[in-house]
Amino acid sequence: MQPFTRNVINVIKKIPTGQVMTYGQIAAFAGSYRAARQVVRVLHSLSEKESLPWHRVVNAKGEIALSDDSRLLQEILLQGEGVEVDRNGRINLDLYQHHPD
DNA sequence: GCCATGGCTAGTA
DNA sequence: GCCATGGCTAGTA
Repeated sequence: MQPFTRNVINVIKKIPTGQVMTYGQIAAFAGSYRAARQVVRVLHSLSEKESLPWHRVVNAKGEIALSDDSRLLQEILLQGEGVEVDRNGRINLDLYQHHPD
């Protein structure tokens, strides 16, 4: 496993319950601020294996980026942690975005 | 090495 | 347009 991938995993794992982070934000904390799409890849390939809180990752606008069933599941999981999701699948980042040190 | 992948995103029009 | 990975393929040795 490559260092960047490892970093991405670590950052995602540290997102607290009830908060979210952005793809690009995670990439930045992992050491490569433009590598948002790599974060997508990690989420795809390692969410299950690494038990990642994948549902706490949203796009830069605070929207759920998934579709259909997955989207609904993500919404339910977030709401279950007390995160408000409006009917457009949007989260208020001012309230719920996690900012690591 | 090359190339597809992928749930993106800053910044222009 | 950006870019790190994994998988696959030429093309050396």
